[in-house]
Amino acid sequence: MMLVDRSSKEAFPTMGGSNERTDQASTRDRLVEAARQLFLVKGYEATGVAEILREAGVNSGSLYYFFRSKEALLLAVLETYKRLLAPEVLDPVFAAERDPIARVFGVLEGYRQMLTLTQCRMGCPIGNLALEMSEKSEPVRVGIAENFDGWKRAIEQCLIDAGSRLPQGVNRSSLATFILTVMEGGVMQARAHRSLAPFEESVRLLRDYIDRLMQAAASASAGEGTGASKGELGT
Amino acid sequence: MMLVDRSSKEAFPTMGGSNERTDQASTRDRLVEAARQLFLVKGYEATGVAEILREAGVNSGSLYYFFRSKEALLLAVLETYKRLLAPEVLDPVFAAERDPIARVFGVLEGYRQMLTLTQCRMGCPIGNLALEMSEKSEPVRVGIAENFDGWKRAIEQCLIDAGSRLPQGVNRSSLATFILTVMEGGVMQARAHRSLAPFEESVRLLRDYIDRLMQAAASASAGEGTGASKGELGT
DNA sequence: GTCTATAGAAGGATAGAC
DNA sequence: GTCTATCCTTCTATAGAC
Repeated sequence: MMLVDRSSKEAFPTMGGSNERTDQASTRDRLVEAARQLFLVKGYEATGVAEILREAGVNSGSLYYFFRSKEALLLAVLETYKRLLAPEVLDPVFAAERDPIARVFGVLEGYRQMLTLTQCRMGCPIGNLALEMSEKSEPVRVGIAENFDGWKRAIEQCLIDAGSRLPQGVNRSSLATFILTVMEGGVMQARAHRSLAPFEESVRLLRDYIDRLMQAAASASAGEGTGASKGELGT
Repeated sequence: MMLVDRSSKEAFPTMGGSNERTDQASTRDRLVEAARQLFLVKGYEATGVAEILREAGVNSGSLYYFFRSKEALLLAVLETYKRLLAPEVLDPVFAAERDPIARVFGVLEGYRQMLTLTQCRMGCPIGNLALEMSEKSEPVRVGIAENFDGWKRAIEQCLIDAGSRLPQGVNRSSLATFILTVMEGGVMQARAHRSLAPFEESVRLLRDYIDRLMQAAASASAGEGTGASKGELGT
């Protein structure tokens, strides 16, 4: 969940080189990383270009050499988030959990960790941007939607992998959307209340719902349908 | 859901007065209303004081006569939202629906209407501010949390009114939090995708969950407990 | 690719007359 | 309570040397 960009291959140009610094990422990467951090902590509008420059140790001219505008820098940040979803958010959880349902809740646990580590000050970086920026720039809105899509697809795959443990009539795509909904709504309230409770309660009820779905699927496959799982749901 | 401030009693100072205008609210009210609209559409940081002034037809000096700062104006906006929750959001729904569960979904339907009317550009005004402002000012964060609390309490009362239709073990407060979670998360995704679908899917699955809870309660009261509703949930 | 310097607009807030 | 004028800072972005 740290979302540190480990994929910066330019990060170690030292072997045999004349550069003495061992952790010097490229100028462009430092700009994107500084912007990512600041947009996460303060939001887009409240972050000044000067601040990004200072944090990255870069001069104005260089920023506008790589990026047309502050907004273009935000688009690069959104690309970074898409790229980091698997290595930073999913893979660690999936490596520790093989059960597809446990994986879903493992991902949610990761967000709980971020809330814990930041005293409920930081949640989902995409959620922040979604509400702040969706109406201000169509390319940005699309970048945000793509991030949501990537997250949702990963969860949806878990639900598909759960196979017959979930009722046939439950649309996996809709349930994945629902899980993202619960995550984002829970994070929002946790931040507003500066308390983990709303997030934890929300996840607990989500778990109860999914437990009930799985019970219904088990009952149905045992030939004793309860009548509760008839018909297509969430389509 | 229009959240127009009908409670401005100063709005009609015409009878026998010398003022020719019929819809002239007080200067302070016009400032709060203009700020409310602009913060909703553009967010707090992206809204300039000059813009608020122009929209309200007020001069800079007057704003700072009534409010210490832009942030103080935001606090007044948050107070307005608290005051408008009942007359603008709850009462119209509650007048049309007597069933407490139907009332809950009637409130959610109101948010769907707002998304529809704005082509998914506007959702919950408090949700926007929650993610943008929770870390920037403690008084603002508290004002946001109070707005969430008011909303949650109203929903919780509906759930309490539902009585034994919901299982005993389901904590009404947690379920109310969960409903707010689904509303906010659904609105967020609807705006990011500019599509009603994520909101509608989320509400549909919420309804399925509550249906299953009510079925479990009915089964339990019929003396044929399924084992699914044992124990305290959401505490 | 990086540097300094700065343009030009917009930001929030204040002073002081009326 | 309201007006105009304006202070000072910060903003994004550019110019042009190196």
